[in-house]
Amino acid sequence: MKATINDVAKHAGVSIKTVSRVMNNEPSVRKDTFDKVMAAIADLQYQPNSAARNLASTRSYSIGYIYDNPNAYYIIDMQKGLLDSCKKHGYELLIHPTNAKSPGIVEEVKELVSKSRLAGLILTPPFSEMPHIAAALEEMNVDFVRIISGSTPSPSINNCVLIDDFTAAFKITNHLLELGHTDIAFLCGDEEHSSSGERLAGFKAALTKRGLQVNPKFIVPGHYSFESGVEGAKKLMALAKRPTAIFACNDEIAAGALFSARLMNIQIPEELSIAGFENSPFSRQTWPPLTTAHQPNSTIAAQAAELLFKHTRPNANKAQIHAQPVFIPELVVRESTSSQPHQKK
Amino acid sequence: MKATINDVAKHAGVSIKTVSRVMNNEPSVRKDTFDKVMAAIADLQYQPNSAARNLASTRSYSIGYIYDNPNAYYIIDMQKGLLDSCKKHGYELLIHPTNAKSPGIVEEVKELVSKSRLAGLILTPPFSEMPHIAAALEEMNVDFVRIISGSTPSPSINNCVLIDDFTAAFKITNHLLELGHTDIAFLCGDEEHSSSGERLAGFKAALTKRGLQVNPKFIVPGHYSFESGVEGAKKLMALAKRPTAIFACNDEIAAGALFSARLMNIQIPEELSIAGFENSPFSRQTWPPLTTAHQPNSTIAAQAAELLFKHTRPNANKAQIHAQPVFIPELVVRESTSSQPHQKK
DNA sequence: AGCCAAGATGACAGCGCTGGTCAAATTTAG
DNA sequence: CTAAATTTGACCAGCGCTGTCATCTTGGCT
Repeated sequence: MKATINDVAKHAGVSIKTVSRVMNNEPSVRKDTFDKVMAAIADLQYQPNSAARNLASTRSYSIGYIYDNPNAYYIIDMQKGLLDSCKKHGYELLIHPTNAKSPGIVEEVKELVSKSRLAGLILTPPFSEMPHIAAALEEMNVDFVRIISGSTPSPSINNCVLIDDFTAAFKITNHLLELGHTDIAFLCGDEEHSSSGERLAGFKAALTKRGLQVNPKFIVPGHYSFESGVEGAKKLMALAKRPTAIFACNDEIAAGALFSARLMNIQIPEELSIAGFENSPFSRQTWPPLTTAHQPNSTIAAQAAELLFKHTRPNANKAQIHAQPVFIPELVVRESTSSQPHQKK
Repeated sequence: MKATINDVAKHAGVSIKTVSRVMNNEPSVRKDTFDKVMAAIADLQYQPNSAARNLASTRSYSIGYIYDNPNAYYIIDMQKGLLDSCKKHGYELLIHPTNAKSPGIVEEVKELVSKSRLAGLILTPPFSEMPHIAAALEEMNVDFVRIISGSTPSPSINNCVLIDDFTAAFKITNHLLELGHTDIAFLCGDEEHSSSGERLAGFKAALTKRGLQVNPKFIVPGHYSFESGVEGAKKLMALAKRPTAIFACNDEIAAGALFSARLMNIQIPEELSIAGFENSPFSRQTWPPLTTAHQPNSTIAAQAAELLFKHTRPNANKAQIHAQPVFIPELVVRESTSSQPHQKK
């Protein structure tokens, strides 16, 4: 019922070892042999037994995904993308939710890698931004790919997938500017997350490019949470000079701001435009739905996994891997933003 | 560095075979030998190499979790609980998100089980309520545990974890009744989910017990979605005789109802009480926060896994497993409910 | 044609564990 | 104290695959 490597070898008229070579795309297999084997694999629908591979080989066929992110939607999307890519390459995915702030976190990661004999790791914020984690992994000689905020690929680094928060934030801000807004406020996320800083930078850059001053009162520090949005909007609306639009660092904050505004009886978007970031399901469940920036999380995850597999592949020449994909979240316009306040000031 | 079964055997002063016997809890190992081995295992922090076990043994040491639930928070919690339990027993967890409505779903599940050589499966709604899935698994002789809505354990079934939606709904309704409400409406979830039916039944039972009539106009069919809550509340508030309280089948619906009410300028909870169900993070991000019923999803998941392991354990006598835990979600009172409308009608 | 190096392929051992068989050691019962 | 039952160990094969190394081809060159 289940085809083994032996069956494939017989079917293709080659030795087991040759099939193995093909499976691991080792060099020195002639083209026609390769094709023969591939055909046999397809014929028999052969899938290598990962247990046997793990056992026999020093390397492993599972990768790990470590996360600690309160945003469940994000995690689920990531998992989906990783799983797709894993399935394609015959890898297994081990998920490992944990607490990034735990003091023994580095040890925990090390132990996970060694106990589960992982081939590599996928890191998302905040893990992807923790230098001691990266250092520990490098020391252990374990491959990993980090998904981080950034726009400019560095030639010396080949294990990152970049999300261009700067440009996306620039676009959102531009959208608001084009609607005629000039007094735009920004609700920050957690300082520790570089995404917040990048988005703020993009926001400022867009204003500056239009020749507008950045009003420091319009930049409100905060966290990636609903409550933070509620508070932030309250502060902004208490100002003598109110902004006419708010750009929140993510959808949760935006949802908080939205709710806060409604409590203060401020019509959205007639009196105040609000934009978020992430395009989480959240952004469709507010009313009005949020203008936001869409991050294709599954796709990003899949790419990250592909990149990891390039590294872990036995004959990978790591120096040759230059890919460092950059994703730019797309502007999604919904009803929470509209042109300049309709009413007179 | 990594302890093998051999090291444990030496350390305990017994043979490899005996350690193996202990690991697989085979019978005919004397108590003190057992303890000695267990001590050695603890000393060396021995973790069996699952690859080797999988390979050598006909059985397997991974379980699968199949899901298709738009509720990311729920999935994340479930995963957490399952992982905890798996770690404890040296199992691996394979997650498999998929589409329950896909026509080839039974085949897909079968293939997953055979390709990944799963020891068992955990099923949550909607999979746990699909008879053809259960039938297929039984036919394949694969163990599985279902998490379903129900309050009365059946002696003939030993692979279910029950969630007593009926009683929890009864409690929530009672809470509203005790606040003095008599005109209480119910916003249903999807008909296909038995949880919705159970909760409705609990709601009706509570009313009936108080000698109150169930007003059919106050029972609004719908779906487990924010939008459904918005619509449902709108309908209810358009009635000549409005309810003074709404019990929504889950937090998302409740959030929708809440928002709808606010749009209609109805003060919550002064003019209208709203209760949800689930205690998802969602229920804390609305304003006011929702009264709801808390489901300890992680705990439920962990228990389900424990139950599964009892079945898959090599020498398990399945007939002897009677456990069929019942969880009753706990009432959580927050600000969205209060006593009878403060103002005159 | 003849020779050689590089390239392609195969034979074989062994990864860490389980399952089986059987015999030896130990305990328990009578 | 002996027979029977129970517990333990020694030993072997083998799960499906990979790593090593030896062997066989191939093609380039004189």
